[in-house]
Amino acid sequence: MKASIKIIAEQSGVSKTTVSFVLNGRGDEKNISADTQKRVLDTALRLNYQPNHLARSLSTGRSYTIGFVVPDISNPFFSRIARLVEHYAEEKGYSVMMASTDEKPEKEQKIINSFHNRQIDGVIIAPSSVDMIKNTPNFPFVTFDRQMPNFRTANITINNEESAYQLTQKLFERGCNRVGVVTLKAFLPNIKQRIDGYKKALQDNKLITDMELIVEANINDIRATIKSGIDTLMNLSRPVNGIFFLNNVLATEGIWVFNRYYPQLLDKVLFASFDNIDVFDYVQPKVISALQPGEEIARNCVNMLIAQIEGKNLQEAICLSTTIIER
Amino acid sequence: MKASIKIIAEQSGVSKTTVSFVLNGRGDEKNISADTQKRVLDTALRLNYQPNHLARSLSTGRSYTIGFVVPDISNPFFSRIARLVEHYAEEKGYSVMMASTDEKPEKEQKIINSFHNRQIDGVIIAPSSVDMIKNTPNFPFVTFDRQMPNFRTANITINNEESAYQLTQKLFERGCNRVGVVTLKAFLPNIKQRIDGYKKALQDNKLITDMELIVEANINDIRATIKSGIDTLMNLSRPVNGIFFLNNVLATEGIWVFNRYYPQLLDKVLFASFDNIDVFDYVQPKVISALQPGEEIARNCVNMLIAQIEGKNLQEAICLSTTIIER
DNA sequence: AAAAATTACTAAACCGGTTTAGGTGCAAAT
DNA sequence: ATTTGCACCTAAACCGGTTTAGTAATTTTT
Repeated sequence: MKASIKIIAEQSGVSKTTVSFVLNGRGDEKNISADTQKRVLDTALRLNYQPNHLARSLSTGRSYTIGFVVPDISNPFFSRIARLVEHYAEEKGYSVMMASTDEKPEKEQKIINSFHNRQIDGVIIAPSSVDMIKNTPNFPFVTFDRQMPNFRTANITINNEESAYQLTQKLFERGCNRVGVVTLKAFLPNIKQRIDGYKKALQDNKLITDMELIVEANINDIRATIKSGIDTLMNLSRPVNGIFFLNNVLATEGIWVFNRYYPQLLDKVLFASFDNIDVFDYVQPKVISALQPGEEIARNCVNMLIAQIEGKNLQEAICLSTTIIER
Repeated sequence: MKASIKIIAEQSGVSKTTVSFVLNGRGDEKNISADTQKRVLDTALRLNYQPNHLARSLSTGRSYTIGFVVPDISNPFFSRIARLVEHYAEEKGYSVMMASTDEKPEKEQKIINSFHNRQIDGVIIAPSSVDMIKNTPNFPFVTFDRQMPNFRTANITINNEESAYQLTQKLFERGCNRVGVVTLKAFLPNIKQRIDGYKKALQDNKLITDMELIVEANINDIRATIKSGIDTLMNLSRPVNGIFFLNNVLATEGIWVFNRYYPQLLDKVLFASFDNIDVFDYVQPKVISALQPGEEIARNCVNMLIAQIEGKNLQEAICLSTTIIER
């Protein structure tokens, strides 16, 4: 017989109410005698009572589950954050449901709907759009990695422009005199900010921004588009000797392309990339990277989300700094 | 006013029962007139009705949520499977809760308890122990990546021994004459199988298994233990010129150690490793890897778990093959 | 001694669905 | 003129908890 509060009540000769109070540790507060409390607890133990979380959630309106939604959970940057979010959430008694959007707003919307219907308490998301937030009012959201323009949510980001500036600047300091950038064909504000930082670094080095130095990759056909982008950069009348990649996926593919198609130039160019990942430690070309503070990002996401869930005053936006790692 | 079945019933002048039938598409089957059905559906649409998944789950006993539990979701092998599991689960209408065990049985048990209490329908797990399975009878489990000895569950594994044999064999074919192995200090059957495959390859090359060729790393202090393991292998009276790593984490750390401490030997040794990951494409030393069939693993895990959940006859165990990738 | 407060406990409503076991009324069959 | 069958619909129990608004008995206060 699967133990329920009702069964425990019957077996210890008290009401469901009493059992509920006792099992929730509110026995003293509710003036349940020590005797009765012991009896109830013993029965619960004896029957190996396991509370039904669903039933509790239904009646309290809180599921103690949060969503973690990113473009791709297998992207090392996101899976690292996922792990940390899981950790901080667990500390606060929350479980985590995860899903990948593939950077597709429709899929994102479906996921949010599904999570919302499942009565999840709130969502941490690296958003591809803001539609699902608009379509789901009164639902706690914390966005991270991207900040949507013209739309305010609780948000954790990094100083994209400044970090991009520093990364580009480092390339120049390390001897590059012509620096290209590989960006993504996508309308995301952090991309624009990173490009702005790049441009600013060029300016400060008395270089005009040359549009042929900016090449776009397409997320849906990444290997081929990066190959052709890099070919473009290397076949300029004055080829680049430094390349700035807007994120780890682009950089990883860039490394692949260079090892395969430009092996003779591996030590002639320098890379810079957002997101520090382990492999940058031992690949060629050398990569200067901007390490995002994963722990802080995850911790803040979880804290801000739970604050929102609990209706506390919420901090609107936090901007964190990266650490530039040279190699 | 948040729409519920009750509200819809009132507003369209029928009973909750009727609404429930209609919204579940069982209107015809239950002989609800076309007229009434339309009225109910219109009301639901007008009120933007969103079903409460919790309530449904509570009454049906099915949450349409599955758990995905691995040692570390940020390990690229597991995050790749996670992504695929999510995909196949979604196809079948299931959401996925994820958690990392850190290879700790107590944590594993806590996670399983939490998932079980949350009325999750079943769990896909790369187990660190079998205790939580024994402690949670009548709960659908599918294990993958590891097969626990003396304990039968629905299970997906790969041909560990054969793959390890092939990897080691390749090292010999590619010119290595002394091959060491880096293993993990952990009691997991797949580790033993992989070591067995390695030993078998040595035998077939008329070599006796030399215990000094087998070094152990400790998962909790991986960088230091791998360093000292590799030092051991390189300082033997006859140092190795091939190293077989039991998984991608070990190999990745091994690559790091070599780039840092043995840069002069990068092209003098050859690596072999389980789990093909992208970086193996462009690092030194060269890595021969065993690519696990992620799609098949994930698809089978999901299918077998759902079959179990639905009480269908379940296939007990599936063993898949890896693909050896040379570089 | 009556009123007020405290202790110890509970009935019943509620959360939002599903499902069982019927109940009408009307047409067809006996 | 009953009985049977069917089309159409619903009351009420149920899932397993939480919570409000109480009650009865005892103790304290006035």
